[in-house]
Amino acid sequence: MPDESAAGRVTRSLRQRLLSGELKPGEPLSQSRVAAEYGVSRMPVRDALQVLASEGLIDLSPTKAVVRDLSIAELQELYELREAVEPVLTRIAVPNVGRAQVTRMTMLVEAMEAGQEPAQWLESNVAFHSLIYTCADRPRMIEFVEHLRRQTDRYLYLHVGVFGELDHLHHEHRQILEAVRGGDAAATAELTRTHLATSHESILRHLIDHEAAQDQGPGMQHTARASARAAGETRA
Amino acid sequence: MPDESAAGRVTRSLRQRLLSGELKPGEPLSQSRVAAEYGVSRMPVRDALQVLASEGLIDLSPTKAVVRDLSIAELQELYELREAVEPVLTRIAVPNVGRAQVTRMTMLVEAMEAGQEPAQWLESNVAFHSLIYTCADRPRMIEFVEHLRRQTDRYLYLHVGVFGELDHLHHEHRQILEAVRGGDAAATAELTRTHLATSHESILRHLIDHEAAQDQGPGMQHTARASARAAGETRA
DNA sequence: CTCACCCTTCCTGTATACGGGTTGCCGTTA
DNA sequence: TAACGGCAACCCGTATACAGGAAGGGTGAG
Repeated sequence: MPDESAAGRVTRSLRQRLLSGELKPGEPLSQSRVAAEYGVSRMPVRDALQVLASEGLIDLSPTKAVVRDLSIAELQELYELREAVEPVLTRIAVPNVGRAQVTRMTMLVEAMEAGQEPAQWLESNVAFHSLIYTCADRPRMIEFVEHLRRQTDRYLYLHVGVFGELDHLHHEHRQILEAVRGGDAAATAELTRTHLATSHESILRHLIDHEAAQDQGPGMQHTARASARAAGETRA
Repeated sequence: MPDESAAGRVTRSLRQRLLSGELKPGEPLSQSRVAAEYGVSRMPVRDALQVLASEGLIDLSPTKAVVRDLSIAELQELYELREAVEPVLTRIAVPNVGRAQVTRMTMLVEAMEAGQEPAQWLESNVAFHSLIYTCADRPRMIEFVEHLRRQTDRYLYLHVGVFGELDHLHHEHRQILEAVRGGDAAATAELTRTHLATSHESILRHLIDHEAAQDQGPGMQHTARASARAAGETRA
């Protein structure tokens, strides 16, 4: 086997391009075109597209694949889901958090406060929260939460490095850290919920601003555009 | 295009066989074998396997595909998730439920109470709850909820038609129906949560009984077996 | 000038073919 | 007899090939 499968390479690369916004909502993703672009056959591309569809980054209609829309309504849904699930997971996890995790979390908070580059900041942020979650013996819930986070990441990337309200988030991280250190599961759960609400608000502010500025912007829809494939096969 | 794509046919058939337990946990699913069995090439089978993996029915390790384990721990997780999400969705949906939905729900409740066949009973049950959910303008949340339900269905099928505690469920359906009719979103949400807890309990009772009877049973694991592919690519 | 129809082109789904890797069995040998 | 090495079968990822359907543009007719 090569160092990594072609499908894996294409998947990762496409995912990055989708998250970064290089591939804009509504843009069609033809198997042949992508295959040619990466110098591979259509087979690994098919695999990649199906994975990305299961991650909610693209829509796989029976006839073609298109980059999924971004919408304020969808963002709302994603955060409603995160606010429902992550506090539960947090409450379960906190009693199992050990000193090793707390130490690492402290270091991550310090790194973030020290003014990391956006990409690294995001990475630290993910690591910070994941450290708590992985202490819960809940692989499926973690899988779900990461699934959701990956989708909201798409919106985050839209304005990463722009929004300057990091102080707020840093303060909340400190609060969460203290609650975890004290072993207060309920408090940590509630703080997590608030933290998510703050992030949502922060993204919304930026989105609404930028959208007002550049009108319809790069593919942001206002309508709650029902995702068409409400029920039925993912593919056919 | 034929009436339906081969991939779709294989997906649906395999899904049914997985849900019904004909394909047992741990059993390997070789692309070639499945392809031969259905008289198609390996390509549609690959698609089907990826879809089923994204539905959580099989595990797609980089080397082979195997039927995913069933475990009491995983069932717990699935119900924890459902209890976190479905009440939220319910609360959002109830204000939008109209008389048409209430009427249909009433008919479904009556049909279930009249003693439908197991398969039809399950179908009515799904329809009953879906009628509420579809009134919320939340396509993504609905997608998630259905995703979760499909996975718990796998456990339900293990003992469908056996457990006789339907009266309890029927009573809860009546309660939910009344709350919906009265437009009480909070009450409906709480009843939904309780309803899920009851179902979980009911399945657990049956599982634990049967497992004690036939020892390790058909592939039921006690351990919380971490799902191996915690992080990283779904495929490679 | 507009509308309709046909043809070209692209794209997808599926089948088949090829190369590499892994597993497990069997024969051989110490 | 037991252990080791090699061979064969299986299986997967990927490439290429083929057929059918959808879309768009251009042309001809009204």
